Amino acid sequence: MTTINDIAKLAEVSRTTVSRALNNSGYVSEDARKRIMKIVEETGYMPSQSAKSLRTKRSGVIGIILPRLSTETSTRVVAGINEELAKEGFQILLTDTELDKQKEIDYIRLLKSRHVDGIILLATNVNEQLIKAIKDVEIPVLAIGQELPGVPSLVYDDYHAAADLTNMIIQKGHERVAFIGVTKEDPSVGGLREQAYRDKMEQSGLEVQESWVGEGDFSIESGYEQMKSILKRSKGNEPTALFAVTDRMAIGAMEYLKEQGYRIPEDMAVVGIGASAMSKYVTPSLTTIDYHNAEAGKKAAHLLMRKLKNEKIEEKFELTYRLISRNSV
Amino acid sequence: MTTINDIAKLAEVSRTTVSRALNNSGYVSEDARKRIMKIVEETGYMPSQSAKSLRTKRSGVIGIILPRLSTETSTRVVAGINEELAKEGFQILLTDTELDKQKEIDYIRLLKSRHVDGIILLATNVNEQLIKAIKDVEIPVLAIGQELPGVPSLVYDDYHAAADLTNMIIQKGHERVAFIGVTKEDPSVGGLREQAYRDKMEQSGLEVQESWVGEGDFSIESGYEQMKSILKRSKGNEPTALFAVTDRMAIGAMEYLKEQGYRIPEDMAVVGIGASAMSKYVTPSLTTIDYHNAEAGKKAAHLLMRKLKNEKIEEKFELTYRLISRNSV
DNA sequence: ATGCAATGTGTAATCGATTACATGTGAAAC
DNA sequence: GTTTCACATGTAATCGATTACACATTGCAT
Repeated sequence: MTTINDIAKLAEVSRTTVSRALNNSGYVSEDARKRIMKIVEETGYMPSQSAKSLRTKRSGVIGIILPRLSTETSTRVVAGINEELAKEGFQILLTDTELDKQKEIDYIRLLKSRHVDGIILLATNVNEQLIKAIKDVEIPVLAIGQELPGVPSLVYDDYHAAADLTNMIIQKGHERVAFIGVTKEDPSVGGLREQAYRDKMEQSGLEVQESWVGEGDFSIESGYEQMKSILKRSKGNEPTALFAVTDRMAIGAMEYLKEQGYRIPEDMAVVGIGASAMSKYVTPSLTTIDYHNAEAGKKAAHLLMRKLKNEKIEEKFELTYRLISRNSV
Repeated sequence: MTTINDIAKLAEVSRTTVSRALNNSGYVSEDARKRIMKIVEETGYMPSQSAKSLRTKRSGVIGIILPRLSTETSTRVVAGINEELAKEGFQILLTDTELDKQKEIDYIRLLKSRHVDGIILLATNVNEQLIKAIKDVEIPVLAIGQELPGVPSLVYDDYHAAADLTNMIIQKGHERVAFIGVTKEDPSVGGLREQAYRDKMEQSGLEVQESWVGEGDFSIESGYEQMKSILKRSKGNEPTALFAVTDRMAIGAMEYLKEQGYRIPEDMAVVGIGASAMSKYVTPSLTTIDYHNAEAGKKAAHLLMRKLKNEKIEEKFELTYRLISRNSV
């Protein structure tokens, strides 16, 4: 392993000068600079980031905490973050909480010990300890997907997106709309989306039968199962449309409906949220909402970079969404 | 930021003893240990990884280099790697080459400067400089998906998987089988899979018309376009089946076929490779090959961990695959 | 001729950990 | 009563960079 001292010796200067040449700080003569660069080229020398960050307290690494690595949403956000960070020469340190609340907190501390310059948190649940942990680390943290008090947050406009979808279903003439949600511990996906559904139904003078409402766990299978039990529960009083809060659950539900011989959308209209790649290629293609996840990631990275440069950034950003009308409604 | 010195002072011992207590090395009295642990708890102290790894030359971080972050294959592999590494307390430093050969090499060097303990490379192309770069870094590197000379590699059995698929199509009675591949710069996906297709066609006494063969770029759109031009080129001599080397291209092709009123599989059978989530939910569901990507990731992580413990590991591992017969054939 | 600013380089402290080595106990072995 | 050894702790060097400070040289304005 070649170090800065080796380079200094070979170029016949002190390591101070080498450091200056490499970082473009202070004065270095053209002559010395050339000699140093030549040696650096030849040896393939790369400064030790550990030494560097021990001294400078910055690492060029951003930590990302996400709930599940293998979901399309996460991946797209990470891809967006990466694209933006790569421009500034930053790398990503990934951690996956597997939906475990405690890990969410542990990883914040762990990332700090690894001297990351900032943290982007794809939050799922919101609780006191999490907020406290974020306060304690003293490094910039940015949340995506949930609004965390006191933490700059990028949030999807879950309420209006879900409201738009519900209204759209109602406008198509449906009066009996079923709903598959997720746990309320996830305030955005579980809370806001259901609230919007219930509000819009009520505002249109429509009643929500509790037998039409199910709770899944984000998986395709849970969509399938929930659809099954909704239909079972509501015999003689069946809904004519389904609003599932994620594409995956919507697709699971469609699968069950197709098995049972329902025609979509004639017998049952279906909508989801997320604009998953799949949504475009299932039959019929699924009406859904595009949250522009990659854009969100880019925006998050960009904001974090600004924060690292000590620029003031706002506390809350609402992201845009787009309703994609396809053939399932 | 609390350091080991702060802890030492508070616990009224030297920092040596603190270090020993935390790392379970050397002798520490029960009394001192308790005092130290108590302070550590109270302060939430975490050792600086930069200092630690500067001194010990290990970081508890594994670097991953992948061609595209936003593909299902990559994500599954990374999820598998992460699952296994998390058990040992390792983190993942992610880099994305965006299919750029130079970046593949740059990142190897960069990861070294970040003191990663090992590198897992999801390789796409194979070339001299890459091999040389790997030799030069002196840290354990493990490749997935391509066989790199001199580098422990986990490889999918592309040849036999593609051979099985081709045979299966032929057994169903098809004699005119079209093919959508990718660039040969990717020896596994572009080279082996096509070779197997051509070999098996020949061994069955079937001729491959070059008008039936197209080259896409992994994207759904390219599958669509290639299918279009294959049909255009082979008017009057149309194939009755298509073998696309990835699910995404197969799905793109299906999309075009459906638009044109082809019935699948009656007018045209279609197969892909990859067992993407989508493949199960398109209509008709797609016959494909499951490469057990998450397993591959776990295995890779496991092997790398063994290598870090200086155990001998074999040079080459063949991964298993499974043909999933569905309704598109 | 003198002073001052700009330029160029080096010395040595520093970041926060680990660890080789030295030192000091008390108890058991001879 | 000395030797030996296991246990416990501390001193100080070390990892590889950055950077405050000091010093030397040069050119230019006064």
